[in-house]
Amino acid sequence: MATSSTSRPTPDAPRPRGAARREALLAAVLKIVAEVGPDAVTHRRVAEVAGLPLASTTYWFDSKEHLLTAALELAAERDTARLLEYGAEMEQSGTDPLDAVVGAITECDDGSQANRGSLIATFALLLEAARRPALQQIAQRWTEVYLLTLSRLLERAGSAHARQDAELLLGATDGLLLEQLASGTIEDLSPRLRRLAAALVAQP
Amino acid sequence: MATSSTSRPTPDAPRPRGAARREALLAAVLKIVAEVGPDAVTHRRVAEVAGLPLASTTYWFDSKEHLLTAALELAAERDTARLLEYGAEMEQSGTDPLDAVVGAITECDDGSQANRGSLIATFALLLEAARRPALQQIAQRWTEVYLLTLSRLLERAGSAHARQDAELLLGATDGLLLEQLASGTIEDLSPRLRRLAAALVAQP
DNA sequence: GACATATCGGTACAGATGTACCGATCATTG
DNA sequence: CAATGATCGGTACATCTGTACCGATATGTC
Repeated sequence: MATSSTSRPTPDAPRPRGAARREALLAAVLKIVAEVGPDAVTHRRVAEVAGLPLASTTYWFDSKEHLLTAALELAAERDTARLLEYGAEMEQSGTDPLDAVVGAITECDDGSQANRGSLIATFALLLEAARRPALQQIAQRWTEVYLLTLSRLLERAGSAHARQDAELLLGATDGLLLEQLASGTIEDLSPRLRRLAAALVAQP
Repeated sequence: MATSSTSRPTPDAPRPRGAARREALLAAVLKIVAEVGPDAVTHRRVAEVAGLPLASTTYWFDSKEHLLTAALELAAERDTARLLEYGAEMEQSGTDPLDAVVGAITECDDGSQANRGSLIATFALLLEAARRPALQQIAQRWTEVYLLTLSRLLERAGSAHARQDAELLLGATDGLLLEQLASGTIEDLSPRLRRLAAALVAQP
C-alpha cells in the first residue's frame, strides 16, 4: 500500500518511486473536471487520460473521494504559492498598490480561454467543499491566503478597512468570474475591479 | 410521448394531466443536487425521492440532460419571479433605496441553513451552464433580471453608474456566498454589502 | 357506450462503474 | 547476491447506470 491516510506520499517523504504517476493522475483529474465535470471523474477515464493502467488509480488513491480531495489540495497549493510569490514581488517593486491589487487577482484568475478550463475546475472543486467537511479546511486556507495578500496591498494603498475591503474584492472577483463562466461571456474584469478597489479605498 | 422539445408542457398549455408528477420530479432533482451533488442525479434516485416509479422519469423527460436543464429553468424562473416582485414592492413603498438594494440580494439569497441547500443547487447548476451552451441562455436571463432590478434601485439611490455598480454588487454577493459555502462559515452579509453599496454610490 | 390517446408501472438489458485480487517486476537493503 | 517490500498491470465481479420496451389503466371525445 502506498497511501493509507489522505495524501501521505506528497508532503514530506523523499518522493517515492512512483510519485510521477501520482502527479500524472492528479493532473488528469483536474483536466477532466475542467473539460467535462466532476461527475466524469472515473477511475478508468483518469487512467486513460494519464496514460496509465486502471489499477494505478486504486493503488495511489484509496478511493474516488481521495482522488478528488487530493486534486483540490493540489490546485489550492499551486494557486496559493503563485499568489504569495506575486504578493512579495509587488511589495518589493514600487508598483502602484491599486494596480498591484487588481493584478494579484487577474494575474491568477483571468478569464482567458486558456484558463477557462482550470477556472471551471477550481469552482467545481470549491463547490464540492460545500458538501465535504474534509475539503472545507483547504478552502478556508485558500481564501485566507488571498485575503492576507490583498489586505496587505490594500493597506499600502490607503484603505482604512483593508480586511473588509479584501473580502469584498475577492468576493466580487469570484462572483463575476462565475457569472462569466455561466453566461459564456468573456470580458476583461480589470477595469471593473479597479473601479471597485478605488471606491473602497476612498471610503473613510 | 409527453414532451419532445425542451420543457413543452409547462409554459402555457392547459396543464396536462400528469403535470404534478413532472413538478415532483423536478423538485426531487433540485433536492438531490443540493444535498449530494449533480452527479448523484440518477433516474432511480430521482424517482425514489419523488416517490414515483422509475419509468416516470423517462416518460416526462427525454433524458438526464433534459431533466437537469428543466430543473435549472425552474429554479431560475422561481428566483427571478420572486425578485421582480420584490423590486416592484420596493419601488412603490418609500424604503430607503440602499436598504432596498441590500434587501433585494439578501432576501433571496440569505445564507441561512434552510436555504443552504437550494443555494448549493443554484451554484451547481450555474456551473453546469459553463459547460452546456443550452443552459447559458437561462443563466444570462437570470443575471439580467438581477442587474436590471439592482441598477434601477441603485439609480434611485443616487448612483452615477448604476449598471456597473449593479454588476459589482451582484458579483460580490455571489462570490461571498460561494466562499461561505465552501469554507462552511455562516455570517450575515448585509453589513458588508451595505458598505459596498455605499462606497459605490458615493463614487462620482 | 366505444375508441384513441395520454399516462402509468414493471421489467429487461447492455454498458459503465468502484474496487478487490493476484501474480509479475523493480529498487533497495542487508 | 538474496530477499524484502514497493510498485505495477491485468482481470474479475457485484452493482449501478441510462434507457428501451410492453402491457395495463386512466381520461377525454365522439
